[in-house]
Amino acid sequence: MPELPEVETIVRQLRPQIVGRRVVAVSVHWERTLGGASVDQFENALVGRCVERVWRRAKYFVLDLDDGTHIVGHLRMSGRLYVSPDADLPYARVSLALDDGRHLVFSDVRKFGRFAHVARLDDGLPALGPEPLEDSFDAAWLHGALRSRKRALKPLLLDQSFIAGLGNIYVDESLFTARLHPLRLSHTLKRAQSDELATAIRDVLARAVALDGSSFDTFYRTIEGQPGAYQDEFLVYGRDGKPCRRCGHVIAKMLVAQRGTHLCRRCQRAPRTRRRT
DNA sequence: CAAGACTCCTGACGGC
DNA sequence: TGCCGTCAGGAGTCTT
Repeated sequence: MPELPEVETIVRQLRPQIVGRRVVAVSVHWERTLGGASVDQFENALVGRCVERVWRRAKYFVLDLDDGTHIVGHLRMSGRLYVSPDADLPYARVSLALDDGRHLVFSDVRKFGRFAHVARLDDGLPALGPEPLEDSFDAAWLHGALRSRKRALKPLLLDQSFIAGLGNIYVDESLFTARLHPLRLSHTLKRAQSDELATAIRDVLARAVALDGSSFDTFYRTIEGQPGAYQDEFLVYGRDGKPCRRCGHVIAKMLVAQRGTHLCRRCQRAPRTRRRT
């Protein structure tokens, strides 16, 4: 499932492919992908528009257009982007024909993804927390933010309005790296622990971006069609039943906030006021 | 404010 | 072999 590193990789590769290209036609095979607009509205808004900039915010990709409007997209579980001479790719939901004869294709097996046109960015992006790889995110901020809430770490870190871009994989990896239990309550962290968590989040994400993200199923591939490589460095995600790479203890899997959660119970000690372990 | 339930979707997978 | 129930999961919405 694409998170910050995967979307960042896609955006970086997409940028040189489509910046400067003009949309000459659109085809929509699943209207709900448009996020509420009709096919006619979508077509009228896009045909003739030129892509001026491609960037990322949280797990969203954004295409700025030459009339000041935007395409805001989200890959959710199974979305993929292609730049292809072929408009009809498997599970294609929306395709934009470009002026160089190629097509920007949004494909999405599970149809959870979005590829929407919006007049203003605020119409497409919800309230989002700071970007963990930017300066607005640091240990001091994180510590204050954690202490101002009273939530278990895992659901808090998954909350995009708290921190932008983390998903199930990188939260599990970051918590393990910082030796913090997913159910640990945010306001109980000592400053040193917040520091470790901030460092872990940055290090994990930066390393994953450097390796073009994680591919452990058939879903995520780069624009060039290649898998990422960070899955080879997973410490806990998907490793339940296998030995901890730090201490050898068996990696456990539990349910936290309705999400499969992987951890080492020896490295990540349960909080004293535990619910279920 | 926090947290759980529910919804959207389909392919993969386990059980029989 | 084949059918069927279950699961996975990001994020919005609704309820407790």
